[in-house]
Amino acid sequence: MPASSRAPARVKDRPTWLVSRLFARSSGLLADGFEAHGGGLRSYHYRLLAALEEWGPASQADLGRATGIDRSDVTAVLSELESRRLVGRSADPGHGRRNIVTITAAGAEQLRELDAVVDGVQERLLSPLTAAQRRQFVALMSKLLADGSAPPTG
Amino acid sequence: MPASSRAPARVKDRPTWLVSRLFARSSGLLADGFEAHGGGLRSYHYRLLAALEEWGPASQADLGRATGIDRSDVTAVLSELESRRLVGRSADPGHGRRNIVTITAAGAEQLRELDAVVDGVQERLLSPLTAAQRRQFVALMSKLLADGSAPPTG
DNA sequence: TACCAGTCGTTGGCGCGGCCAACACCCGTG
DNA sequence: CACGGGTGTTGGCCGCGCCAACGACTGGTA
Repeated sequence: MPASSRAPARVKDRPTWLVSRLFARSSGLLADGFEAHGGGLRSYHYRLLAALEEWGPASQADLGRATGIDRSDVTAVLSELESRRLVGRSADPGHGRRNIVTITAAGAEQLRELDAVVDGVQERLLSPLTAAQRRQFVALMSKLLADGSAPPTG
Repeated sequence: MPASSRAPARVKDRPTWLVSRLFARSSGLLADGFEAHGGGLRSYHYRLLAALEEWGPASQADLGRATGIDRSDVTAVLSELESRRLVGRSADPGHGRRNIVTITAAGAEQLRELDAVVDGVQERLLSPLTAAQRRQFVALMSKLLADGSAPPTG
């Protein structure tokens, strides 16, 4: 199963490689969980459902901006969610083109299931670490991401 | 530039999300570096060149196993490397179907350039961390990956 | 009022990394 | 000889992340 744990020495110890492998493991666990308990939904669906529950009904463009998902992908994924009745699309009165997307009760229910799946994956992903190490790990990643695109201090 | 730093609260603090964002940043830096100084090569090319230099001439199937890259992708990427004269393919005498792939002098030269690019990316990726924190971070990731697919101890 | 800039949803496409299936070919073994 | 297995190749699929372009629509300004 561990497809590409193998690599040349100059590759396999570099942080970028470790990040890549860790992402592979993380996304693999998520994919497994979603497949098993998510009814074939993927991370895009989860992100959009979560955004709708957190911020309430919104237009597709707003959803895209809120989640960082491209407008075109939002359209496609919402269509899938809509066909499963997890989401509703209705025209914005007073603004012809815009849609108002709402999460349905079934959607909120599905979101809770996905939340449980995602929580379980966190646990499985971090299981080799102690609680203190997990906090360290999260703190280090947060620091990398926060200061990563740091302004030129000028 | 930071496309999807945005996310619902229930998403954006989870380790799997941080890993995903960190991977996005890491692979973005690598793509930028390869585009700028790698002549349009990508990570597959780098992995294969590195494997060839580390383990010497090998068949395509062996390269695939050594790097975790699928045989079909190895074929395609080697063709690109061959057309740039970074790699040579020759028939294995005494084994009709098998090829023996060799890195050329130009390939070794290109590999050194890519090494420099990749080293630079490590530095940029980890720049927010102190040396001690970098060691911690690498150690934590290694632990996650080593024990991640741990056998059931039974 | 007429025009222009900008937004919105949608379609269609691309790239990368990672896969799988099928095929023709070749090998070693029984 | 027949067979199983490795080998290289072609072609396709998926998920995630993008981009371009279009018609429909809006708001602001001349």
